[in-house]
Amino acid sequence: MMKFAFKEKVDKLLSSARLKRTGQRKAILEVLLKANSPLTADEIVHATGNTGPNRVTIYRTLESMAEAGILHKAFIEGRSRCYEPADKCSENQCHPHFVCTGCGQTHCLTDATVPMATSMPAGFIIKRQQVRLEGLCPECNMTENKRHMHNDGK
Amino acid sequence: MMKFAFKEKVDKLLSSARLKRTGQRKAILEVLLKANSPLTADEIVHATGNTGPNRVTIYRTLESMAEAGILHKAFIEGRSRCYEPADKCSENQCHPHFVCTGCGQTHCLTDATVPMATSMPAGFIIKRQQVRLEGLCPECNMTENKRHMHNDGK
DNA sequence: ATCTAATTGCAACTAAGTTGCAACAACTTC
DNA sequence: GAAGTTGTTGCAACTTAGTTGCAATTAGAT
Repeated sequence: MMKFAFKEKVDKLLSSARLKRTGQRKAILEVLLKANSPLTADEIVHATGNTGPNRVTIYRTLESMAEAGILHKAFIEGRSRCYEPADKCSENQCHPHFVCTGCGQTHCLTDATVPMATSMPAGFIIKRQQVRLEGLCPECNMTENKRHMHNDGK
Repeated sequence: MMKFAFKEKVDKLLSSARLKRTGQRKAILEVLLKANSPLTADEIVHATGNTGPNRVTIYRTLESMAEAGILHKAFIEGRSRCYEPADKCSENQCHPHFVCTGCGQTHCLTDATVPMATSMPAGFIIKRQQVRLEGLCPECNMTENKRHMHNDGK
């Protein structure tokens, strides 16, 4: 059932961040933990519906959770900011995000490893590194290949 | 003097992008080429002054130049989009951007090398990679060190 | 049970970017 | 080199994303 453990996880995250465990915050965190890619404030507004927290609360909550370190701002192009839970990120590097140029979807590559940058100019101390990858996701890549086979056959 | 060569470079860039060589576009490109970090539309508005192109023109120009490939959108956290010339980027990777957590400044690390990501999940085809680094720039790092020496001395 | 400081929601606001449209200017053609 | 055509520009009005002040509320402390 796992439900119990999940709610507990949400509670633990909030108290570890020294944030009051309000219904609104729990709702927001739950949505983010269940999502499989970073979300914008607006997406959370829709996910929580009209019984959910107010827009402003969502903006403020995301900001305070990011400040407390339990959320990260994802490094993705787009008009609006995206947030995601900070687990699945190592100390010095968030997992890379892959944006498909075919379908536009963002995938969290939690298993991919990217070596840390080396050969920095003198004096620069790197604390964190974020990587954004662009290309074709498995589905779009497959479609591309089929298209080519067709054209070649003619 | 180099001035002549510079103007010529601007012209060449525009015609390579098949964009009309208007005064406005030249002004915008010149500002970007002279800058040593990515700029927002607003920064270009100020750099070009009130004799410069209209805000809307700047937004549109940045977008069309990015589409044509002579500018890149830089992936930096912040409310507004940043653009920079596409030279100093290799085919499959823009140079990394370093954001100092001390002073907030962004530095283009045109000389730093970051290895391309490896060990991707099956099926993902990477075309480009962008890296954002966070840490302390040489100046801020120096200040930090001095502060520590003081505290340790007590 | 009471208290207090953090949190929330509302309304009004700022910042960043977009769109429709008429005037204009760069490049083409004659 | 004048005339035409199509891309470009500026204005005004608008949308989208996020912020702020403030009064009402509530989680957690006492």
